Amino acid sequence: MNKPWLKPIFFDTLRADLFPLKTHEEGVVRMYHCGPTLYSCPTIGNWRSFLFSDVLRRTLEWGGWKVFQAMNITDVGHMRESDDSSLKIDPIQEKAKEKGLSPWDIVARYEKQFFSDMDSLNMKKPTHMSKATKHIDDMVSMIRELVDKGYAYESNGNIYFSVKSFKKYGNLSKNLIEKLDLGHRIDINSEKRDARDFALWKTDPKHLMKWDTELGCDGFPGWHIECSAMVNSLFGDKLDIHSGGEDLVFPHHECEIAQSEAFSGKKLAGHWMHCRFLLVDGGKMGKSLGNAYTPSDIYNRGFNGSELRYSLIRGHYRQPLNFSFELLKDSRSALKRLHNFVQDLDDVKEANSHNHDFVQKYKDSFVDFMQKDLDVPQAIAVVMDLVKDSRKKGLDDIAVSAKSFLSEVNEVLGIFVKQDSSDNQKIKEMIEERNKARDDKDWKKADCIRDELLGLGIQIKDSSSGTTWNKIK
RNA sequence: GGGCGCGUGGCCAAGUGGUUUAAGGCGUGGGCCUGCAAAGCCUAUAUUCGUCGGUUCGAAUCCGACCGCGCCCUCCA
Repeated sequence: MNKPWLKPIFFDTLRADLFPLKTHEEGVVRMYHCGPTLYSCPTIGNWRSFLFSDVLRRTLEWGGWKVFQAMNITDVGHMRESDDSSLKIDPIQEKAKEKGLSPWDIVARYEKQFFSDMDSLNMKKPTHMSKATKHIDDMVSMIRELVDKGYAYESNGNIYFSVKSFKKYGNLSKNLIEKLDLGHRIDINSEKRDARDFALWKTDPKHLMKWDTELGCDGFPGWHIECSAMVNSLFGDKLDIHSGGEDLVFPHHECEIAQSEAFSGKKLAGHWMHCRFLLVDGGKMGKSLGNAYTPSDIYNRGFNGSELRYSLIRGHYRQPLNFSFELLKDSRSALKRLHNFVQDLDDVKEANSHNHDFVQKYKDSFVDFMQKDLDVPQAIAVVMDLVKDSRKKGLDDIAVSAKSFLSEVNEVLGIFVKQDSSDNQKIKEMIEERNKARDDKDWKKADCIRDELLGLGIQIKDSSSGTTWNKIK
């Protein structure tokens, strides 16, 4: 049996308070995070939520938990409003028509980009990733049973979940079911028994992605059922943490709870965690506003994945985070400071004594902050304190233990870039040449070499004990 | 119209009743170091937490109103 040392306390959206993490199996966490719908490149806002899941997973693994992290890729059924709000469209299908490709090609194309972005952001690949269309059978059998149990009904070829049949509907989002129909949008779909019922299965011969199943011909699933089916097929009724962006609380997660719990009679998830939105320049991010950046957009402006990652995880996940290019520059400087520190630790020649006590207190507070609802900003502050205080104290005594602490920090936050040592020899030679020039007081030549190195992304520092360098790109 | 949440220095961002007369990062001013830089160090930088009231011995932290911002109010609207 696994005995994790980290005892996390997380905020649970459903119970609206902090609770110690309790899982179905001691030392094992099964978590599911709602992934992207791949009709375009996920924006940095989407990435904030994916990286939240990544930090959560890394934290738990670091803390000794065995983690199963699942993430779906939606490739069917996620309908959204058209740009003029006049009708519901399937964005993947629209994109396919626009590009003259099949929906499968569209998904494959964006999937490739998605994984490449995941890599550039140093996000660990979830242990389980799957596309909705791989689980059609699971969805069909779940829907069948919901109909049999009386929670769902068929109408005109479509199958809807009857919201009134599930008493707890609205608990997660705190929406009062009686008030839902008082909103601006009033559903006048007459084939539904209740305007608030949601679709589990649709029939449409014109839909490009469709299946012949025991539910009928030319059908495709509703959006919410995919997550319920995937969770059920992967974890049965043992899901511990279900997470996603705050926009998914309602209707998506509310509907998942209804379906899954009506189906199994058990709680869908022990903890519900939602991360807040990413704002841009203090306001909403949106495609029509021209500020819905993708990672590529950021990289094209000269920033790297590490800088973007740091920017997206540095705020508390339950607090809106304000993104801007200013923030990226800020992150770049902070990261540089951290890199310089790590470099200086590496440069300590004879790190003979291991002063663990000094580092231990920083580690303890780092643990406390991560443990208490993933307080990344506080945890980062602790690391910065360590940097500052170590500098004052002198690096010799603490180098070994500080290095090991920082590598743990990196396990959790994933913010340090690995240094590539391929052309060290050439750099060494250039530095030697420059030092010769300095001895000859040939400042012009020395500065020229320094600029050349800088052009290669090498920053050098002179000190009484010699010249050291590190990569800044 | 309804539900949920937020508003802290030039910027980002912790803190949610008394060890905080508000962490940490970035930026900026001054100093040290340096051939000059870079890096690093020292130092300065919110009597104040959207606004106005209230509760309390005591509030950024609780309550009310107002202002501003964000998410949601469902599938062929």
